[in-house]
Amino acid sequence: MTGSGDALRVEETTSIIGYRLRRAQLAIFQQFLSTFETLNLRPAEFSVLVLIGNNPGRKQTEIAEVLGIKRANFVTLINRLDSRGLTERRVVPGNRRANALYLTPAGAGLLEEARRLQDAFETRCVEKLGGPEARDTLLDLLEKLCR
Amino acid sequence: MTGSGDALRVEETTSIIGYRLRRAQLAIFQQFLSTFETLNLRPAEFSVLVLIGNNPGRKQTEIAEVLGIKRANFVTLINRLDSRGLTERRVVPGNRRANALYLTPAGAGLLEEARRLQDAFETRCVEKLGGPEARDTLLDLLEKLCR
DNA sequence: TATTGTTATACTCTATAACTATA
DNA sequence: TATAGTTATAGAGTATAACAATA
Repeated sequence: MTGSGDALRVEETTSIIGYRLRRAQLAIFQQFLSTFETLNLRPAEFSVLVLIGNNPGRKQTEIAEVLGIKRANFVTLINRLDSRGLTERRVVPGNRRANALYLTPAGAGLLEEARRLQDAFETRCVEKLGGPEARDTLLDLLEKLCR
Repeated sequence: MTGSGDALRVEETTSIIGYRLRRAQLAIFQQFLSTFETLNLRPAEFSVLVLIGNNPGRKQTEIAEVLGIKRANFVTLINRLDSRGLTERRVVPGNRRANALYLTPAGAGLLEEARRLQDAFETRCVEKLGGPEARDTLLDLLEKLCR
């Protein structure tokens, strides 16, 4: 027996903006994860590939900082991408401290595939929201919350 | 010297719904944390207090499940609230397996204070968004994303 | 002295398996 | 056999301190 089974009062908790935001974010992350499962790419890894693809030759610290990742933690992430042969560290001429990051051909290829999945994923999200205007509204509101 | 300092191309990454959602959620969580710092209450702990306050006498498993917390992890959380004298586990008459959860007077007092902070916090969020209609729009869009 | 990458470490959150006591 | 709570443990994600090499 499972008890009387009365529903719990959750309204007050669930009406909180932060709570709803968190739940939505978790849901989207789950959807993202299952979309990118076949490529074995996590959200942060995808972001890193996109960023390196758009900005080849940048230092680890620069890429990490833009994404809000501590440079100490970025090492593990980029190590994994490197060992999968997706990215490459090259010496910066004139600054032997820094590593310049590049995509390998394999990395560029995987990124292309990932972009296709991402486009489809984004399209599905826009559909769920009710169209491009609704999406713009959402992004605008999210932006405002960050201030 | 800090290098030539050209800006990185981040548009493509930052236009992604999931990415923006994550950033907004992190920002709100940070704001929430600093708001509740004085009470030493984390988001999940606040939710638990609210839920117990609204549903006194419920089992641990019920409270945990509603919040999406595994019952194994809920033990640590409720232990902390218990040891702070905010909540109380009582034996359920007729079911000696279960713990019924209640707020102590201290817990109820802290919750009252927390609600005041929460109300002020929510009001500030609504202001940032541009009014109650904007808030409703945001909650509606977040809801749609979860489907 | 500051920058860059790295290692080590710790803390939170989350997830699973297995145990106990009860039903 | 199922339920409720608990313990132990492991994996992510994130945070800080400290070190080596370089500037």
